[in-house]
Amino acid sequence: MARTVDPARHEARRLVIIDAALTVFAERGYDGATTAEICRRARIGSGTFFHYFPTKLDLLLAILRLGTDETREQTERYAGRTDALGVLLDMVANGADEAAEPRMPGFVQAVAGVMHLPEVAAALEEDTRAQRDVLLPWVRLGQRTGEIRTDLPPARITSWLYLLTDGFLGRIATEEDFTAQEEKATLIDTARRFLTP
Amino acid sequence: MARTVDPARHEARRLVIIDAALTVFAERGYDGATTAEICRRARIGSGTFFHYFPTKLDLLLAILRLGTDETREQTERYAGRTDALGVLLDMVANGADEAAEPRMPGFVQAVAGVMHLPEVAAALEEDTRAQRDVLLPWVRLGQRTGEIRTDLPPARITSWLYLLTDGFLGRIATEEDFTAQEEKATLIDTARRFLTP
DNA sequence: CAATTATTAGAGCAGTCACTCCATCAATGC
DNA sequence: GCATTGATGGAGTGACTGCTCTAATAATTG
Repeated sequence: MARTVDPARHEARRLVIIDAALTVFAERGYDGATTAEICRRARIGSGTFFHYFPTKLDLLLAILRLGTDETREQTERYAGRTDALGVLLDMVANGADEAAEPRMPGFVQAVAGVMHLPEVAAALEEDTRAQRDVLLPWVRLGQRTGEIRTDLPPARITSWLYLLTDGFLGRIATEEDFTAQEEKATLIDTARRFLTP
Repeated sequence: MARTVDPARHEARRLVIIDAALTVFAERGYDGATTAEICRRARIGSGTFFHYFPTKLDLLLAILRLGTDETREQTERYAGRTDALGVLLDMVANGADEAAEPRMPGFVQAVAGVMHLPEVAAALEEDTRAQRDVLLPWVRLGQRTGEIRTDLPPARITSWLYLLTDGFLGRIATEEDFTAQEEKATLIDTARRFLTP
């Protein structure tokens, strides 16, 4: 046998492609993004592209999975805290900051456009589930301590928090002068209004 | 000259195509919807299709314009009322009812996916503007009477109401058990929490 | 009826794009 | 050094799709 791959190099190259794809997807949507354009931005040939990802769709799914993983890793950051409402609002604030990344809103819209593909729908449901699993314990805690309203079951409260950040991204993508920076405070305030009894 | 067209017949045929397209766009997204499939559903040949709409994109834009017109017509329905908050919440409730139309969420996602096309972006901005123009007078009135918070300028309040109904549609499209029927009450309550001082 | 024009269907075309294939290169183990 | 195998680029391909073209038909007017 010869040459066992350098996994770090492989992973780095993968990330270069993913980064380029994120840009092109955000700019042109999923179908509008040609593999040729992604290759150009990543400075690779199409042969290399398909060496790393079997299909264009697999590349999209890989990006989505990356986001879901990031969501899951969020859990650790809040370990040890006891102020449920504060943690939830911090998480919402975090979402607002992510929305400030210029490619984010466009990418989310692009994904929405191919939600009819079962694989994409499944990936998004997985993301929703991850988000919910991260939020749920804090919602439950807040309901126990009375910080958070109890007229809605915890799972539905998490859905509504997702709704807020998702709608936030949509507005940023559509309205010229609706910016993450300026509206962040209102987002947090709206979340608080929603969460408190 | 011979044969002046029957405009009613023409319009009816147009609407058949639009209706078919709405279904196919909602099911498969914009790019995923082939003109052939739309023709099949509308029971017409492709020649007829392009007789009514010069391009597939024009068909999409026609649908969007129809929605914007409908938004504008809403104005009349609330003439004479003086309870600004009540009117705004009725409008939000109305949005929730529209979200219950099965094709609506999918269609909105489909449109999101092609927002990178300038014509679509323009149409959506036009829709946002129409929505805002309908809401603005009531927000102003409510702020004057003290029913509605005054810490945000009227235009931004309308953006946030749009955000809520838009996020609502997104959740319905993504989450299996997030239904317009069940969540309508929460939407109205959330809008109230947002609007009141 | 004849002339004119809108309407309709659908075969075919031109262009595009995801993906394949192959030749070359680079790195490792023996 | 040489064999082996992964990595890479890019020309080529097959399938698909938006749209055009043509020919036939239906409706209307004088």
